[in-house]
Amino acid sequence: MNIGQAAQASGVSAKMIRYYESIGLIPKTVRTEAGYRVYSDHDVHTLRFIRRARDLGFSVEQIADLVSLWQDRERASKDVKAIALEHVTLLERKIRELQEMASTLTHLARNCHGDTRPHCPILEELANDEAGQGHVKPDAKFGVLGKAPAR
Amino acid sequence: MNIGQAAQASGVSAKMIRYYESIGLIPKTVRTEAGYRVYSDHDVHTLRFIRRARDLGFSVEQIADLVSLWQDRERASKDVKAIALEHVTLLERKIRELQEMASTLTHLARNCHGDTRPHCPILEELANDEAGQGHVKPDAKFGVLGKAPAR
DNA sequence: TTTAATCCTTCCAATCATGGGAAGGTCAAG
DNA sequence: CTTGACCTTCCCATGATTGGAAGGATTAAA
Repeated sequence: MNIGQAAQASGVSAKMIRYYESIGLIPKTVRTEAGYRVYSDHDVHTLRFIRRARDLGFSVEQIADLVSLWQDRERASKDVKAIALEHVTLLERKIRELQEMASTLTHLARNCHGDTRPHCPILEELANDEAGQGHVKPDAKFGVLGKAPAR
Repeated sequence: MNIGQAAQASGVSAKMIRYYESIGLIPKTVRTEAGYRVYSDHDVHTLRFIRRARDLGFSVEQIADLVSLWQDRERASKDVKAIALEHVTLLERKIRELQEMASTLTHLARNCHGDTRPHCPILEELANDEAGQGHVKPDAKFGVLGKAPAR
C-alpha cells in the first residue's frame, strides 16, 4: 500500500504520515525500489490509533508514550491512566479559561445595545484601567485558541 | 517612557510591543536620538486595551478591528457587539469540543483499573477500528490546544 | 572617569501540528 | 509515448509568543 492509500485508510494525511515518520513517532517504512513508502495493514492500524489519540487532543509527545505503552504487553494500566488523567486535567483547565472568557464577553454583549450609536460597554470595559487584573491568570503552558487539524 | 517601562505599566511584554508595532497593530513610536522607542501614557492606555482584549481570547486581527472602533467616535455599537458575539460563538464551539474530549477520556479512565496489570480500556478504545468516526468532526479553523501567552 | 550593570536595538530561531506548493521522479492506462 | 495521477524531498507559512545573540546606550556606583 502506498502512502496515499494508507492516508485514506487511516484518516491521517500523507503529509502528517511523513511528518510522524520524520519525528520518530512511527518507524521508517520499507520503500519500493523507486523510493515509495510501503504500508501494511498493521501500519494503518497504528496510524488509526494515532489519529484517535490526536482527536482526543493528546500532544504528539503523549501519543508517542501511548503508542509505546500500547505495544508493550507488560505495561501497567496505571501508566496509561496517568497520561489520560493528566490530559483531562489540562483540558478542564482550558475549558474553564474559555468559559470565563465567554461568560465575561456574553455579559458585556448583553449590556451593549448593538445599534448605530457609539456607546458600548464592551469597549468601555476593555478601556477600563482598573479592570482585568483580578481574574484567572492565563494558563502558563497553553494558549487561547490554537491552529488546527482542519480535517 | 522607554519600552521596558511601558511593558511594565501595560502588562504587555517589550517583545510583544515591538511585534505589535511590526505588524501595524500599533503605530510606530517616536524614537530618541539613540533609537530608543518612547511611549506616552496614552500609548500605555492603548496597550492595556490590547492586553485586555487578548486576555479575552481575541485574535490580533479582531483586536485591530476593536482598537479602530474604539478610536472611532462615530462607531456603531453593533459593530463591536458583532465582533464580540462572533468570538463567543467560536469560544463556545471550542469549549464543546474540549468537553467532548474530556468526557470521553474521563469515561474511559473511570473504567481503567489503573493498576499494574496491562488490561486497559483506554488503549482498547484507541485501538478500536470501529470507533472514532461518529463524533464531532474537529473544528475546521481552530485546533486542540494552542501555544500561549505564558504571562 | 572608568567600569559594570542594565537597559535598548535588530535579527534570527524555535515552538506546535498542519497545510501549501514547487521541482522532479514513477507508474499505469490509453 | 504521452497523459495524468501518484510519489519523492525541500522550503515556507500559519499565530502569538518567547529566547537568545551581538552590539550600542544609559546610568549608577567605584
